Amino acid sequence: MNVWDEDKAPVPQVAAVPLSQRATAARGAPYLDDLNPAQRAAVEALDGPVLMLAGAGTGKTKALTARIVHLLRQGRARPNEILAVTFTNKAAREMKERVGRLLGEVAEGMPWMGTFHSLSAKILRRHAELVGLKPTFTILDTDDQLRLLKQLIAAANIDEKRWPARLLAGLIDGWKNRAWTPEKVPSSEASAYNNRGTELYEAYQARLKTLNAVDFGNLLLHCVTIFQTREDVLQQYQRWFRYILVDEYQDTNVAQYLWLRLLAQSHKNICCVGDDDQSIYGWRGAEVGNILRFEKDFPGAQVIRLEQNYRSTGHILAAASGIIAANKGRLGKTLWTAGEPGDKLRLIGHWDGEEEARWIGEEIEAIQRGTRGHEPIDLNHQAILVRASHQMRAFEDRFLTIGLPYRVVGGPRFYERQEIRDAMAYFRLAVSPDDDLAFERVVNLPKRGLGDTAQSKINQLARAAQVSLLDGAREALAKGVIGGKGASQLRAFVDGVDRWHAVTFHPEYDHIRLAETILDESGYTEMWRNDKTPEAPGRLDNLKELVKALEQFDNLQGFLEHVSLIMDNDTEGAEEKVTIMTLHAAKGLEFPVVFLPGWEDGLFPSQRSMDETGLKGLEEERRLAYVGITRAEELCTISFASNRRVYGQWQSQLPSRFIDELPADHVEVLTAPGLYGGGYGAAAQVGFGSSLEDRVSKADVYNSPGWKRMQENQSHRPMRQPQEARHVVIDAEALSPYVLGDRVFHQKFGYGEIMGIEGDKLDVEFDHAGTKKVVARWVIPADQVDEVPF
DNA sequence: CGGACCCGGTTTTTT
DNA sequence: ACCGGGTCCG
Repeated sequence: MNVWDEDKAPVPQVAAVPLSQRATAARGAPYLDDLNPAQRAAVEALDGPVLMLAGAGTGKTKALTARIVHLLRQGRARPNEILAVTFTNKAAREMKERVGRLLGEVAEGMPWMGTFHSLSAKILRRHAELVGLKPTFTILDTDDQLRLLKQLIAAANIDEKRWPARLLAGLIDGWKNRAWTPEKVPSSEASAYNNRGTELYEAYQARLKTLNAVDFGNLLLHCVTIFQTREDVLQQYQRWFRYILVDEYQDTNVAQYLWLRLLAQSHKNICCVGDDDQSIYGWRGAEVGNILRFEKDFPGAQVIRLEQNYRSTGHILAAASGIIAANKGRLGKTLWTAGEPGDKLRLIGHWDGEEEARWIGEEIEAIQRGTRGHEPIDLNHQAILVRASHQMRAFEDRFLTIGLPYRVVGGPRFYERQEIRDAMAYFRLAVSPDDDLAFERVVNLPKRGLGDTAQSKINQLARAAQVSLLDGAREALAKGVIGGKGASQLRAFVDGVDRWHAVTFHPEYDHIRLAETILDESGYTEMWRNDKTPEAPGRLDNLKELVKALEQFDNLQGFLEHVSLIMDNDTEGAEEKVTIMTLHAAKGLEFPVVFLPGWEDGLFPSQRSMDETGLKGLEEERRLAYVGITRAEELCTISFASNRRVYGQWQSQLPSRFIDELPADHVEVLTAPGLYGGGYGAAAQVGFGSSLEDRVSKADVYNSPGWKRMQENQSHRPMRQPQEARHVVIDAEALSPYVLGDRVFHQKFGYGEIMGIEGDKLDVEFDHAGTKKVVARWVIPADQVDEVPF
């Protein structure tokens, strides 16, 4: 396939454009001028349902923003009559900026551009009473949610050990994703959580209502409930939102789908943008079905495909297309590029994960200097994309050793950090002293001598009197049920909260000063100053940053609302760094140079994914591979290792089945220059002692095109035969060269005796290191120690 | 109340 | 291997 040959590229249909609009364009609307025909069609098809199928790197955000500008310029809607939905705050922010730029400075107004959750919160505040809430409801994050569930589980006399709260939380989230209120959970789910799932779901919802709180799922669920039960309210919004736009439609779950369908039902001016090939969030409730079904849901929908890719070179694009072609049930797109074929995608195997990290580190530095006819590419333009975050460690270790600057994207977000959440709990108490969850979090933080006993007293009193925990604490103090030093400290805490709360009503209330006062008077900053652990200074910095963030808000309330829905993690400096992140986090991003390590069956595709959802899971993994490759603009390198330490145990790994799916014409197989001869030899013999199933799948690998390709590549290359290769011979001669009782030698553990054999793994009782499970390849017969040095 | 020790789980992540 | 949570004991 010659994907970069423009002549063979399918020519998208251009929708008929009314004369009036052509006139506008001709008069020079810059936002229309630099669109390709497909993008332009997507921008100009304003009325009725439109599905914009936008492949990776085809300029979908450009089209989406141009469409918004077009709606405004054409006078179809005022800024506040357009509902534009994204998944992340980052995406919403970017879209606002881009629209603002296109419109020329007028970035304001577009109040209904935001995430599903922030828009739902906005709507829900106006109609809170319809679902039994007050408009001031608080939004709980997953941590609060979990603690609440734990309480309910304990109250229901369930052993949280056997039935973890996480499990229940997952179930409830799943039900909410499907827009099931407790009454609507189908009976097929009745056995969930030891038959008590629905019961606890109901209790949880009731408890949230009492707390005047919602979790993330409830924001959507409550909105859908209101839309479904109150025709008048729904109609009001249907009239208000004349045009609806949705980004990343392939990631919507059922609740979000209903939310959209209800709102779009009357006028059907809904434009959904997405790419079924980039649906990678099925595990958290996203339904690819939503996008696959669009034309059925909205009869007469126009489907516009954006297929010209502006990001990647021809070989990269072709390799990605080759991989994704193995998936069934796609809507189908043919990406093409008018650009250069560029370099073939590179494939390389390594002995183990450390070797892989070492090689990639060197390669990154070489590319940074400029190699093989490439201009130097700086570190900011290079990225390593991994399947699972634990893979990052090998790279961090290596890069620290060689002093290669890197940045890890992901990890806990700013607002999820412990110190931020603690501070927020204090703020929440100041704003609403009845916030019991906040009370529980900080009543003994810093330590105030209020342990379990004291807290359960407070709890009892509060429950008996049907009052908040803060009032329960007052009661406890009045009754003198709290012991000595705890009592005086509790007194100070309660008084503090009262004082802070009072300030929020003061005419000269300055929320920034108040925040500082709270953190000071509570002893919270003091606590971290006295903390000698290495992360304490960072936490104090974060607290400062938190206070600084308050400047952008008028009061604490506004800030709390904002933070409960928003993450801001973009505090990275300008220093040049390689990016390390997960494939999931990389969606929507692009880099000139991309490394995709760890392409090994079980790791990628992830075993768990395949076990849990079978073919569906495998296809999602394949889309993840597609997402990974399509992040690369110029150079994409896939690698795998033959051995990897998994949960502390060495494991033999097989190259990923996705490697065999790469179209050969677009791949160059590299041989690692290191001591290990590239590791293919190693890959060839791993697992010979494993289970029957393993051997069967191994045979498949040997017969696969990808494997043969690599063998060919090997054959005309004089490969160094290092120590490992000799072990290969030993391993290959017999399933296991050892029998019970054999004396062996291990480089790290020394001499020992084999006590058990399980496939290629041996239980060895070492003379000085105790009993360990080791891979046979790592030991040699004790009597050969002198012959085969390590 | 805090520190030492044991046990279990371990993909991906947003709001 | 490593982390978090729970338990036990000083």
